[in-house]
Amino acid sequence: MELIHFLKQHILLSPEMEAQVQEAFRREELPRGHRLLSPDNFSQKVFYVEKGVVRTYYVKDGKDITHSFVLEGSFFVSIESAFFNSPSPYGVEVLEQTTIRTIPYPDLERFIDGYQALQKLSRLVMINAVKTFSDKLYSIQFQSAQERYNSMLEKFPDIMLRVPLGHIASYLGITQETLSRIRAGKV
Amino acid sequence: MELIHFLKQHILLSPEMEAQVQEAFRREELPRGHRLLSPDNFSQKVFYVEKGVVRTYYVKDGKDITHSFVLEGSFFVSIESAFFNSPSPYGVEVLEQTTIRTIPYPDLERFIDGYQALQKLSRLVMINAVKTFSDKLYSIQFQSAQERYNSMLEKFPDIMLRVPLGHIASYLGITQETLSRIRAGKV
DNA sequence: CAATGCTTTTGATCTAAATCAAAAAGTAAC
DNA sequence: GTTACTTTTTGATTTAGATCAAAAGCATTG
Repeated sequence: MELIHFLKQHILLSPEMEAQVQEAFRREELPRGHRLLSPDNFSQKVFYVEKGVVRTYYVKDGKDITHSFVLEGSFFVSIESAFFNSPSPYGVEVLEQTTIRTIPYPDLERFIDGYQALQKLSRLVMINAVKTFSDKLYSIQFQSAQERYNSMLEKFPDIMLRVPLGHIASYLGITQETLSRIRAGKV
Repeated sequence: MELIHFLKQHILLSPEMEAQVQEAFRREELPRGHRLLSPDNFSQKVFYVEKGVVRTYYVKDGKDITHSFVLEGSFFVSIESAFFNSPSPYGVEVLEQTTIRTIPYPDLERFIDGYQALQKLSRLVMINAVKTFSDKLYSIQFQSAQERYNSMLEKFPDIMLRVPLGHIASYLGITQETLSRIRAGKV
């Protein structure tokens, strides 16, 4: 979903504000496999995915572990870097031909401060981020591999078809072999 | 830390604003063991802990599992209820004699909307909430029981001394027995 | 200081999922 | 088609941590 369209769903956008948004958020077309950020980055950029999917990942003991999937219509930011000025362990990889919009966080903050409506929207986006983390934490801490797989199938059926098995497995916190067995019903 | 003191650390507070805050946030003194919210609540209240500790917990298969500790100087809100109007599975229990301040979320939101400075502060609080979840998710997903115990010792040494072992164990996502063994170095 | 009721530790056994290794199935390129 | 390469599945074995059960510590109260 186009950024402007997303914004209009939530707030009233004046023509000059719309122009400012279009100007401030740079648009980029990226091919599958492109690395937007590498692990241990220091990026202050805020990303909005207009089309496609990207994943954030972490490297632990030489293994690549998916931390989150960011689907079209959502924002992503390197929390550690943008908000806390420290390095972020998470890299970002494009999984399909993807269109993103980017803006440096300081610019975005100044932007938000200028508009009452944007403040409410930014609160909404943050609330959703908190909810997403809270839900995922719940699923990792309280659910078995099987249960996690089932609820992911239910909540994000499309992701399951769009990305390789290995990424889904590490996202669920299990190995690819275990996921394969769960799918085959051999558990 | 008193709420007003906390606010003054971050923003400039006019006398009338201070009066409004004192008025809007009700103060409550609660004894150890008091249940602030029960699991499956529908509370829209926002809590600020001035003194003491509370924990949020979840009941799964008859077992009580600690979801988070809220120390003095931080906020807590039932995300599901306040933000999404749905029941929240998390209960809240007071672990020590505690002083809290509460305000209904809708009131707080109206309050925030009225003051530029509060908007920035609320963003800050939300950012911290996201970071907290993100860190805990990381620790549960990528660290062993031993590693999780070590980093908790490092990050929240005081909590370890203030709350019963069982709560810490379930917070770390392990059993009390395992935690006991880790502490004894028998792993 | 018993007696009662917690909390923590210790021990023995079990299990979900990881690891290691290799086969099978897909996909693309020639 | 054959070859090369990637992704997924299957099988055997290991392991971190859970579960079950009981003992040991520690407070509190009469």
